[in-house]
Amino acid sequence: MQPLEKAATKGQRTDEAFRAAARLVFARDGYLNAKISDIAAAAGRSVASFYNYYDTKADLLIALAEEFHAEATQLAALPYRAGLSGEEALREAVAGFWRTYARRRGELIGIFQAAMIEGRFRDRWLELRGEAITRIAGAVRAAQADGYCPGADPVMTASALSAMLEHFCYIWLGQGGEKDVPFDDERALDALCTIWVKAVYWRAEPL
Amino acid sequence: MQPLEKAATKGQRTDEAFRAAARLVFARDGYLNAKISDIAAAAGRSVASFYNYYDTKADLLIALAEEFHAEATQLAALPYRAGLSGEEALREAVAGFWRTYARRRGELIGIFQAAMIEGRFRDRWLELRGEAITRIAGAVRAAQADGYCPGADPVMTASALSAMLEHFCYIWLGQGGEKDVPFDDERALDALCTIWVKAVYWRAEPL
Amino acid sequence: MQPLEKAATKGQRTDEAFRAAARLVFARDGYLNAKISDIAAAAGRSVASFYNYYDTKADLLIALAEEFHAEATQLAALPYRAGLSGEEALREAVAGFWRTYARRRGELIGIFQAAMIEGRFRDRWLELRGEAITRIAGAVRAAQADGYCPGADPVMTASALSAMLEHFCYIWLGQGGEKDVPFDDERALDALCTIWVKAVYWRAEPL
Amino acid sequence: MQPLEKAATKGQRTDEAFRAAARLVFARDGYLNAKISDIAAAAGRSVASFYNYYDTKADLLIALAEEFHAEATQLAALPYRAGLSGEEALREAVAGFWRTYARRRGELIGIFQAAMIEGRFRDRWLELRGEAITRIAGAVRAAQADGYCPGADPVMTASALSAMLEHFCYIWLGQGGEKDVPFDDERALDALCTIWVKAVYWRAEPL
DNA sequence: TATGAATGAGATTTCATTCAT
DNA sequence: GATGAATGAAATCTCATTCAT
Repeated sequence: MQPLEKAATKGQRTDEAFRAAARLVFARDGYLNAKISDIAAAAGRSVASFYNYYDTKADLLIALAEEFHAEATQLAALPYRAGLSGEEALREAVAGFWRTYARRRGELIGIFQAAMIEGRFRDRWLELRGEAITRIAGAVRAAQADGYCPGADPVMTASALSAMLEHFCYIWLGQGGEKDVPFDDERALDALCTIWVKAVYWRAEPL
Repeated sequence: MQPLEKAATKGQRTDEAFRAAARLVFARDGYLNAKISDIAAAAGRSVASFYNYYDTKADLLIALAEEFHAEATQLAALPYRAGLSGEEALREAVAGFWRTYARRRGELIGIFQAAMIEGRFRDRWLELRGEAITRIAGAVRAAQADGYCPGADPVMTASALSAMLEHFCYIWLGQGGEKDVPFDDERALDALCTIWVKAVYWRAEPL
Repeated sequence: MQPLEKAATKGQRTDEAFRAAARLVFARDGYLNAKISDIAAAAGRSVASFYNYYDTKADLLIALAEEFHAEATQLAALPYRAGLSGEEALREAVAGFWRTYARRRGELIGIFQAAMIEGRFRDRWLELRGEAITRIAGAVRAAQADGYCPGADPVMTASALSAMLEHFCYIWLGQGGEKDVPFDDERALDALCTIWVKAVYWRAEPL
Repeated sequence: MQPLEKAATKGQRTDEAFRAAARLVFARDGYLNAKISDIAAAAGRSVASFYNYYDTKADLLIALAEEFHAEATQLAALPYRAGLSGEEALREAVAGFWRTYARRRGELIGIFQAAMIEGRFRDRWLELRGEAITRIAGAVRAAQADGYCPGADPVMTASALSAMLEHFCYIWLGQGGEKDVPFDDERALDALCTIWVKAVYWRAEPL
């Protein structure tokens, strides 16, 4: 009876076109090299039209980053809700993150580059990452309650693991990998998970 | 003995001034925000003079990066030559890297930012990092020969550990740390080393 | 009696909204800084709607200026019709002008700024002002017939007095006055009238 | 023996070229219509070169206005120093102002237009004009000490006379005069001076 | 009539790079 | 070697104006 809610207005479709175009261009040229005119061209719109939707390139990236963050966070939480064991859930969560980045290369590259250069964006990203670190640190404490990794500093450990996760994703999924090392999705993800698991689920040496 | 080395020519002194200025400006403003005119101003020379020594900002950074890489490599090798045990040597090597970056914040920031944006620099940096990964992978294989971390992919593991090392250094030494986490050199370095050690020196669970 | 006049059409109400909005925005931001979008926003209408009523910002201002001019002219004529003496009528006429500008700050600012920049508007304003000058010159000649201000060029004198009147109004009523001089409506108006009176009603020195 | 100090550097000559070009373009197109590119073209330099000397068009105008103000002020002071009588000196001072504006039409137009629109410039100009008003008010008080214009408010009177002076100059020297009134330098200046003199040098009516 | 949306056409501004001295 | 000065080539951003609905 009622027209489906989907009927996006013209403006919504244009906005979507700019987002899609930005993901494309960021993935192709990098965030810093991307010009507004490139994004507009990829979106099939005029440069002036861009400014009807975003004030700056950074604003558009922030919108994409929020979307991305929401998805990654949700995906990372799923395995825990599903009641998997700590180690199992961990592997799944890391894998979820990896796959999200793989699917959203534009955001991956945009976020990383912008976080390094644009003060405004960096602040927002530090906040989002702060949430992730808090969650990881919580998981470390939970493991410690079970007798694992005694004495480890949960927050610093979380910071280091998060740094590894992000940068490793950037190198392999964003930048095309290391020199002279063939790309292998499986092995890369497995190495990442194994390090993470071993870094948390170890016990003190028996005396 | 070799007094001649001291007598730096006018040109050498100017070159040195540009390098020092670049380190200062990169640390202060970031590599991407640094203008040639900023570096020249910090060096107390004219912009035109800059071009007598380097063709681009990237060239100057490459020179700095080579210096930096040589120092870090040498420092990382020392503990092994000193005959320390695997784990001990590892901690020392990581600490050496950390301290080198702490002392050379300009290079740290410059290298990281440029590796993300400038194709020319990125290629060179991937080569330098390739060496490090080869070395780390070698250490992993050595550990495997002693029965540690069976089944782990040495190169992927090295890539992930290297990613962690670099990015964690950048966050803490370059960018000022995580949101709402106080800086603590000791704890940061310790967390980093512990993860690394546990990621490599683990044995298969006894059945 | 004429109830029909009241029934403003939709279009008339919209037109009125644009005029009121323009007066507001000109007074607040100045004519040159006023964007069509600002006026439309203040009027609560769309920008596109603006073009149903006026072709340009200048056209809208011209409409306002005609209104303004008619009112000021009428007010200036009143005291003469009322049969006041020359000097008395003069003071009243100047006061009428002053008060009209005070009540219509938007027009004051708009007219002044536009007359300085927009050729199209300037031409129209020169015509309107020409009328005023003709009238003032006539008053000067009348005074001369009574033996006042012998030898004075009526038109040039009228031009100068008119310039004083307008600019003084603009400074005090439009721009907020001189630096470090407190606003005082009474004294300002009095100084203006006195100068005008003395400039016209003087007699040759007795030999 | 020593080379004459005149030998202007290349930069000084370029600066001078920009100033001259600005005066030309302001006089021709008005300040607000003048584009940086017009000024650069008139100066025979590139647009980029402009920015080596001034940050904005307003900055260049301020420089011109200061020059202008200094000259006008000095010229206005001369007749008083020369020991002329009050009325004589007054006519000379006004004439000096008139002639300065006549010679510097670019500044006249630039100053007037900018004072109306650009906040930054307006503030500076209000200051400069404040000086003039203080001086005129002083002259009014001096006249009052001799029994002239009793009861007149010196500052308001000065403000009104200054308004007349400036706007009359703008209309006749900047804008080309009133509609249908032939230009006549002599008569214009004479009307202006006469008004000024009569506005100040009048005595209370004998009872 | 009214309006959401789109855009052409400019103007400002920045900077790496060059060159004459 | 060193530098004051000049500039080409972009990229960003703004707005009046138009048009389809």
